[in-house]
Amino acid sequence: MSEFRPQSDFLQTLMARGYVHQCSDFASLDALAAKGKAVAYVGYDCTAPSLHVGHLISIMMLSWLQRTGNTPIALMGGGTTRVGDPSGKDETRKILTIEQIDANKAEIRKTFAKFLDFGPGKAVMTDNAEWLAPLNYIEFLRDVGRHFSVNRMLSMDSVKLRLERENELSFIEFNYMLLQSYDFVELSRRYGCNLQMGGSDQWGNIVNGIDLGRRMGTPQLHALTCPLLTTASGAKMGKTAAGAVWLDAGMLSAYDYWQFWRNTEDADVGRFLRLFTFLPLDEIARLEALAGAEINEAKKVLATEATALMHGREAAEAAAETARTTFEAGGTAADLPGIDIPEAELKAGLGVLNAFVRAGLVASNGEARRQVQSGGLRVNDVVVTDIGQMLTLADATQAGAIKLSFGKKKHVLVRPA
RNA sequence: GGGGGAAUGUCCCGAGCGGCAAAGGGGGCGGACUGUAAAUCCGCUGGCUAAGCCUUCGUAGGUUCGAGUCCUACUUCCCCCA
Repeated sequence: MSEFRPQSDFLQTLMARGYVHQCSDFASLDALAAKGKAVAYVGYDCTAPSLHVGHLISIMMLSWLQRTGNTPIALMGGGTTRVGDPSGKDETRKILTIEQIDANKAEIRKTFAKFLDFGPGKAVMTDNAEWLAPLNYIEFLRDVGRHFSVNRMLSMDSVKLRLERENELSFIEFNYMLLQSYDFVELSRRYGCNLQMGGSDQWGNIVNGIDLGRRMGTPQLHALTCPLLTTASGAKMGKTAAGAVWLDAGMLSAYDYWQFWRNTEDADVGRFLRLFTFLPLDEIARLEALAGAEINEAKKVLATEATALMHGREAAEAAAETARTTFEAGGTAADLPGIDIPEAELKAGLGVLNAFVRAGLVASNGEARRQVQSGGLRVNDVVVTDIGQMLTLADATQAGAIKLSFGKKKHVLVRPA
């Protein structure tokens, strides 16, 4: 891969920015992309009502594909989600109902509109339920199933892992790779799709699709995978204490999203800027070179740029400003997350522990007590030392709210209502 | 069909002579140090109207003053034999 010198803007960009892990045929794909003839798809499960940061890298790849004059296809796994991809999973997936899948799908679609132009002749969005749901079992076995060797399927990593660990692998999951392979062929026929991209864990499934295409007479298909992202200290990307880092604003606010990027480890800043922003490489090189505390500037740029892509420039600037007043000026930004508490309740006095629970900062009264002991709770920036402390209207600052803080980073405003 | 094992704190792994809110990790959270970073160190990591009470060890019963621990049945998984 290192010796290959791509001619196409598409591959040049992807390689320079660190998106490329493996490719089935660099030269052939490069030729297609140089002519603007690359049509690539990435498939997305509909297992949750929002995609998370882990999906972002492949969305960026689709976007670069479009920016370099080629055609991206976002494939909703409306059909395959009914089956469940066993790759990288220790356990059988929960089977979702069709209603849940459809609801998730509708939410996920919205995300793509922010990264891709779906205008006429531009990007395509489709759903594999369209062709998978009406499949006839016997026909499918005859047309597709006969091209698959069980011997080979058993040697695939996704299957082998489960067998070695003696974990259950149900037949329905075993069929997943047939369906994904068939998707590739179907997309080739319908849209002239000739490339499938995905995380490196998808390599096996993608290559199977290429083989199936050859046997079923499609033009040559290609595979391009990106590295699976971990942070420099080895943690999985996009998982935090609170769970996944969701892309959808309804699941995770723009402010929290900005904070996620702001808290990037030093060692990851350059890599993330290349992968998750569209900033030019020389600009990134300059930011990445910042040393010591200066690197924080680079993190702010990363946070604002990444947030702008997902939530819009305005929301990103607002998040940056909120963070600035909160962290750097030591003030209280008015648009921190907040909750309303009836004025009458505050008049009567609200216990601090209860207030933190209501604000969603801690899970229970007990946790609040423990946090008081380790000095983790603050009211209007004053450390709480007495678990019996009562909050009243008199605690509201001139801004008219009481600021509750959990740790150094999480703040909620309590507003009398 | 026969024989043998296993299921533990609803994040994961995992110890547990009949006195157990249950060892130890990992992960996570808070604190200190910093730069909203990493590394390091300290603390926390069932619930409550909190020196007390309540709910937890696959499910349902039983023995016992007392059961994660013993007995019975059931469920699920694994291994060996057919």
